[in-house]
Formats: sequence, C-alpha cells, structure tokens
Amino acid sequence: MTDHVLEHGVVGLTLRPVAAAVGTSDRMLVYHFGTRDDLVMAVVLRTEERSIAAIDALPAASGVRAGVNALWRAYQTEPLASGLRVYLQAAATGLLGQEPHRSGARAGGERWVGAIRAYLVRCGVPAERAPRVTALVDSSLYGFHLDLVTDTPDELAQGVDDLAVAAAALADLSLAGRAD
Amino acid sequence: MTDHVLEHGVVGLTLRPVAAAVGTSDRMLVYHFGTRDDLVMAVVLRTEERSIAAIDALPAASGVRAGVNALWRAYQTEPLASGLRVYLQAAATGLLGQEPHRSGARAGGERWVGAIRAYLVRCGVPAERAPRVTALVDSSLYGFHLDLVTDTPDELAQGVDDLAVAAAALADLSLAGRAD
DNA sequence: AGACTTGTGTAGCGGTCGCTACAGAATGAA
DNA sequence: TTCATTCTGTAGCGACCGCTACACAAGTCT
Repeated sequence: MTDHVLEHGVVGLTLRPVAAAVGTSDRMLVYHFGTRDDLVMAVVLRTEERSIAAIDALPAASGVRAGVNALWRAYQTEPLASGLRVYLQAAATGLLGQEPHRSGARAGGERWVGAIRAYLVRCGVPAERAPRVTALVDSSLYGFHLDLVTDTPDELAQGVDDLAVAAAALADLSLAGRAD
Repeated sequence: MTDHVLEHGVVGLTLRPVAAAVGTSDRMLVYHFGTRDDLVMAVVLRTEERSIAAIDALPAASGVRAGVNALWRAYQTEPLASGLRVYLQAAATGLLGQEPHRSGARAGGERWVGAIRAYLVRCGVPAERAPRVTALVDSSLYGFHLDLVTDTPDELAQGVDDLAVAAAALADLSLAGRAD
C-alpha cells in the first residue's frame, strides 16, 4: 500500500483504488485501519521510516559542501524522492497540522532531521554547529524539491551548490571563533 | 473568491461551497471560468500577484541578515502567509506540474522570485551575487514555512536567523573575490 | 420588430466518496 | 460438538463531486 501511495501521491488517496491495487476491498481497509485518516497516517509514518533508513545508509562525503550535494542527489532518487513528495504533500495540505496526527508527525519529522544531522556530522560538520547547519539544509532541501516542478535541473543544481557553500560557511563560523 | 480560498486552502476547493461564499452558484463559476481547474489557476495567479505586491511594498532593511529576517516576518503575516500556503499546496500536490498550468505557474513563480531578489538587493546584496542568494533564501523560506505546522516558533526563529547568516556569508563571498 | 448574444436560475445526470449493515467463512477454546 | 471470536465478501447508504441540459430574462445589433 505504501508503494502505491508513494507512486500516486497522498492527496488523492481514496479507499477503493488503493484497495484494488493491493488486492482487497475498501471494506477491509476500514476494518483494519479504522478510518481513512488512520490509514493515511500509517502510510506517512512508514514513508518516514523508509526515508530515514535511506539517509542512514548514505556513505559519508568528504566535506560539508560535497555532503550537501550528495544529499540532494539522494533526494532525487528512490526511495527518498517519493518519500519527500508524500511528506511535503502531507505537510502542505495541513494534514500534519491537526491532532492527533500532529504529534506522530512531529516525532517522525524529528527523527528524519536527526538522520540528516548525523549524516552532516559524518561529513565533517562540527557537532556543536550541526543543529544549525542541519536546520538550514533540511528546510532548504524542502524548498528546492518544490521547485522541481517548475525549475530546470541546471538552475536547481546551481542553487543546491550555493546552499552547500552557505552551509559550509555556516559550519565554519564556530571554528573561526566568530559569534553568530 | 480568492479570499475564500486563501482562508480554506486550495486542495479542497469545490465549486458549490466557494460559490455559496461569494453569493452565486456553481453553475455560474463553470460558466465564467470554463472548468474547475481554470478557476483554481486563476485563484493561484491572483494569489501570486498579491504576494508579489506585498514583497514590493516591504521597506528595505539594513543588511542581508536583517533583510532575511524581515522577509520571514512578512511571510508570517497576511497576505503573504496565506498566499505562500496556497502556493505550496499547489506545488506540492503537483497541480503546478502539469500543462497548461505549468507555464503560467512558472511565469508567476519567476516574478515572485524576482520580487524577492529586488528586495534583497535593496537590503545590500551585491547585484552580481543576488541570483544565488535569492535562490537560497527563497527555497529556504519555503521549507521553514512547511515546518510551521510542527516546529515551535523559537526553533524556527533560530533557524531563519541561521539562514540569514548563511545568506550574508554567501553574499560576501564575491566581495572577498573568492570563486564559488 | 426580430434575431442573437450574453448572463442567470433550476434541476439533475453519472460518478465517486467514506463508511456501514448483514451474512457467511474460518479458527480456536470449552 | 458447540460456541465465540476473528476475518472477509456483497450490497448499499447518504452525501458530495464536476458538469450539463433547459428555460428564461436582459440587453444589442440590424
């Protein structure tokens, strides 16, 4: 089911088509998940797990700049590409903003950010500077991903590399002893 | 109608409720706009216009860092808050990704980015560096806005200020004569 | 005056939605 | 065996969806 949603998006997730895709009926989905919202949330959570695992499996790059660019390339391949798209849909449509989904989504999101932070540290970001660099990289990658639908690959590659430079600069600030 | 959509989101834009909100019938909406998709696109375009006008009306701040933070504050107040939300919904759900909407959306998005670039230049970003700084700031603000639903205001304020520092660092690179 | 384009209301079509009532099959406990 | 719990298929409910057919009013042009 998660595969099907990753392919077709979460906004148009309706019981009957997804049930047919997995060889069962809408009746069964409601029986096992209770309600459609619960089903959506289960899919979102599983999507988060897969994405986190994909980031954890990423080999460390040499340096922050290379790491950010490698992260972006990973975001454009499966399973992260579809996973991020589903997560963005859920966040943009406000599905994640209302309880009880909000708590679960926040926990999953934090683990996701944690995976990115761990990766950036592996790439050489000093630990005490990692949270701030991570916040920048994480939200920026969200934005760049949204630009995928309109911008050209060239423009995006340029933009992401600028992000990498900026992230590296931010990481260097503490090493140079400068206050923020 | 745009007001109503800005308030209720664009994902659940259905003819009858929005028609009732503006004192007409779904019959009339279809008559004037042709189809629902055309109506959605008209609303999105008008939303973009309003947002661009709001950015153009922003007073220049002293320095890149202050400018980015001021921009973020503007993004959290009307009309930019609702406008960005509608735009993000349209982008995340893939509505902007399919022709013929894609061309129009791309044009509107470029004008939006252009307004941000002009503002950043007013805040002191060197002109030759403005496109790269703008790409970073624009996409990052997208991402931070998505985090609004889960993160706390404190965390976000911290993250945006880090973005401001990074943008300033990126803007300074060319002044220092360093290659990117 | 008569034809015609433009705008508006009423009613309803075919379809999909989430969800449920009901009956039956399978399975394990007594 | 008998009973109870767990699972699954069929049918359908009421609501809403985008959209259209049709009748009719108000101009506008010839």
